[in-house]
Amino acid sequence: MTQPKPVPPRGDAPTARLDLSLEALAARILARHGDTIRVKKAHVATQRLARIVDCTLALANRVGFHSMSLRDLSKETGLSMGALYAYFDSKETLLLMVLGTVSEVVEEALGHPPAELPPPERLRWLVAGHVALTEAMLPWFTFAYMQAKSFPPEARALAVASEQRTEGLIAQVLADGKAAGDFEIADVEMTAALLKPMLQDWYVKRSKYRRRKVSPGAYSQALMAFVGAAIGKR
Amino acid sequence: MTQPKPVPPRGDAPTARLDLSLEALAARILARHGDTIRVKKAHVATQRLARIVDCTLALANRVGFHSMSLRDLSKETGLSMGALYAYFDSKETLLLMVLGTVSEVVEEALGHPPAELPPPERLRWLVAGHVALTEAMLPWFTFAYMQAKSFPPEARALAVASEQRTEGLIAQVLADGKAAGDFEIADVEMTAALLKPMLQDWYVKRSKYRRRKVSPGAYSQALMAFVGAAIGKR
DNA sequence: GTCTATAAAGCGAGCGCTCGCTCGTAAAAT
DNA sequence: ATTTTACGAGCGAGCGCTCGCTTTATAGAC
Repeated sequence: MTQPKPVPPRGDAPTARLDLSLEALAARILARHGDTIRVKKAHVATQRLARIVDCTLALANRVGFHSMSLRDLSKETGLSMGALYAYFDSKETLLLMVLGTVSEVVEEALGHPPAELPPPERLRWLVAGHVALTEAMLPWFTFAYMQAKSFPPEARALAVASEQRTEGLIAQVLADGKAAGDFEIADVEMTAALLKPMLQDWYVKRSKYRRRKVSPGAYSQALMAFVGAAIGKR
Repeated sequence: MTQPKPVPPRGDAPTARLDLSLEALAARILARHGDTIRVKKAHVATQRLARIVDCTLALANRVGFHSMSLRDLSKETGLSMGALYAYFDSKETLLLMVLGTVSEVVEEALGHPPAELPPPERLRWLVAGHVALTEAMLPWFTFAYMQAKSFPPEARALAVASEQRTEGLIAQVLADGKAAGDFEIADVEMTAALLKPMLQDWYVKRSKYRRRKVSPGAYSQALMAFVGAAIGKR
């Protein structure tokens, strides 16, 4: 019943295979942190977790996670202080619930690019997938990016690892394309390093692109055109 | 005496004309916030401000500005709580001292690209200048970038404005180059938007590039090569 | 259906602590 | 002698977190 209802696969898009609804993501959290969550009935826990995380993202993205007090969160969720602490044993655990979900989903969505595609197509798959994923889980990614900088070692490590993973995936495709003669790249690592911040810009400066009325599709298309020209895609 | 000692201009580099030493930057702060600083003797004020800002950047870049307590700062600077409050009237003012200095220096260093240079050279001037400036004032820029996200309206506005300014400068050069037939650019605004995060990556992810032993010069060169290929510089 | 025993979930005042900030006083400089 | 600077204990407020208690949901007996 708390199982994420399967979404019919649409094409090959990395996000189409996954259920990224708030409830499904809350169910993931319950699965990963079930041992520290004191609430026993799964459907209750999932429902409350969804609300807790939703409010956490909203509040933290407005004033910062550190500045968000648990009393604020209590007011926003409608749950008492005591009730909140039935779902996590410390504020840091709440932080890890969000960060863990993000890196888990990143791995599932982008971790295995379709090997049958030629490198140029695979690069497009990766770029479009990254934009689509961060668009679908926008508050999660802005949270992870903004908060992970100055926070406890464990949380920080999680964020850094996830980021390196994506850059590694990009580098792999670039290397394959270079070997196959599809790309002209002097330094694969450096090129991947330059690509990453442009991908991140989509969610880090989301408000800017909203103001300029740039759609997700338009962004990934512009980005691909820019990168394609830079690495001499034929 | 507190006047920044002039540095002999080296070539045309935007940073060469400016004194970016800690003392000179502290003198700027004194000039801008002289009315709220209760210490009267300029040389004392400048000296202490330099120490205060230096420690603030070190502490805040480690644990975040919000998490840095003024007791921490007191211990680190060797000044008492009371003494600290002779140099700023609130923690937010301390924040604005740093952010204000950054945007002031950005404007002076990059605000007037040499019009006599042809657009491709002017773009190189901007890119190299941005990298050199952020390298020279690394802790200031990481501070501004990381802290300005989730902070009081005034501070936030300052950071956003400064960022838009730089992007605008880039867009201007790109537009000039497109008009002159130097560049092939479909959407100037979008291209400038894509360039900015790559420039910022240099200081936002500085530790990554340090680990990979990438020098400032190597970065701006790689970036220019990438961008040059992308916008069809001839 | 109604009653009732037990478990599950929620409540919120209060604990110990740290925060930004103040102010009466001491030390240093002139 | 007077001004300038530095000191640091102390203030009220707000923090993360706890715990004794109440309310709500559930299940078996009749």
